[in-house]
Amino acid sequence: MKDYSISGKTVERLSLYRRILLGRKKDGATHVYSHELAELACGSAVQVRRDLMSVGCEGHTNRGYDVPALIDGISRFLDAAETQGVALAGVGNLGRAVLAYVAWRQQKLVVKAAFDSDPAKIDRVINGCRVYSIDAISAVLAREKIMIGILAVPAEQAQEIAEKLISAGVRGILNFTPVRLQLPEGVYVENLDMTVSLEKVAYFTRHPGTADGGEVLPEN
Amino acid sequence: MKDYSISGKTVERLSLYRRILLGRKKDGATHVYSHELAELACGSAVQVRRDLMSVGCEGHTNRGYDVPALIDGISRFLDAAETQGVALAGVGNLGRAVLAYVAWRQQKLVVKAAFDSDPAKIDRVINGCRVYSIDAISAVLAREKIMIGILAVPAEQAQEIAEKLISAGVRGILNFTPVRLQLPEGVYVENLDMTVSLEKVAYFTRHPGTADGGEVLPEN
DNA sequence: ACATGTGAAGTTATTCACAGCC
DNA sequence: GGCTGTGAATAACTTCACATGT
Repeated sequence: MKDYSISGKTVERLSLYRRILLGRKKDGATHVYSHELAELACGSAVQVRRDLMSVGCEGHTNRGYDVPALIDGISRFLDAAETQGVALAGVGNLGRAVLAYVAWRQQKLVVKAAFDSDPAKIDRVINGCRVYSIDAISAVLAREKIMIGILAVPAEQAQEIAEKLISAGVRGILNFTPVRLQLPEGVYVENLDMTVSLEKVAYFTRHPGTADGGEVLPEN
Repeated sequence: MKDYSISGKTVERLSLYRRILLGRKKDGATHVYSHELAELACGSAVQVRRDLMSVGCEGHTNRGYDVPALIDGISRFLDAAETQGVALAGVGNLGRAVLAYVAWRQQKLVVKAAFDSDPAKIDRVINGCRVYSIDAISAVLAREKIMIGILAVPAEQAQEIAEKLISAGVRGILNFTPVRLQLPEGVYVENLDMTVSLEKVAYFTRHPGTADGGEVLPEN
């Protein structure tokens, strides 16, 4: 399999395409055109074709792409062979929101353990996920072979808990906190910073026309 | 003031710089070098200098940048003259997490009203923010002159509620739902899609080295 | 006629390299 | 020597234009 240098943006779009395609499939669609998928994903048709090409998916001239085959092709590229376990650190409102997202229930990613420092939460089961004490992190992550962490703790604890995740074996973190983590090289970090995003929205709402986003659909 | 075409990425970084600078200021720092700020922001020093230049901030040779002046310069660029009101749609776990986060920083952005369809939540006050019925959206947004919305409702309602926000006067949306909204041109939408981001983390955790992120600090 | 696939061109973003300054 | 500011070079990403297939 050739996964030679796929950009982060392409990975994001592929994930989005797949989710859209799963919806289309449920609606009974058997084929999609690149321009249809583009519209649903708020992108351009050429972009869709390039992304799909980059993972080896082919369409039929004049008939578009076969939906189940596409889902399969994207999944073969995005997913690991076996399901990957994920650990959640922080079971506050945000953490519970993460657990409530059933979207990835049937996916290859499963949140297998949650951690919190509040004794009242420990040993509870929320959305099918058990909450452990932070102290148990190394043991649980080793047992479940977890390499992916979601960081949803208060900002003050972010760096400390991130380090605990790393030393427990985590190699990739989805960081919901506004802190920019200082971690050893080789650890992948994706920041979902709502304060930055909100300020961006505020800025481009006040300065329309200068935005990069904002719903534009070039054609071809 | 020349705010001629600042890219979205620069706006994001400026927001981040400011937050970091506020922290440094609280720690008593009076000056920062571009390379210090770069390290804290996980970026490069040249990038920092270019970003700051683009909003007209100047540093002093050999002494770096004056912290309060920098904060001021960035704020003059990012912030509106008066505080901007924000409306939150959806007071589930995610919505409450948003209220908790944003209350934490008393910026020029204030969540002035929240909306939910659950009667049990209506008229409650959470983190200083009152919850209204969805039916009151037009009246409340007009009264508070709100143009920015945060969408944190279940996926099934996302499109519908987004349209209600728009027709109530909102021109920019921070979208936490996994739905790609189909909205009229001129409305700015920023997607914070945790499912996509988690799959991205999973992918690049499994394929290290091909990532764009992952803590690298080139120098100069 | 209309859709895919793709080299080439265009556009945007980042980094290099160095001038100027203290 | 070490820092800022910036033209020039590079890299990354997107779109154009069109060849090809049915």
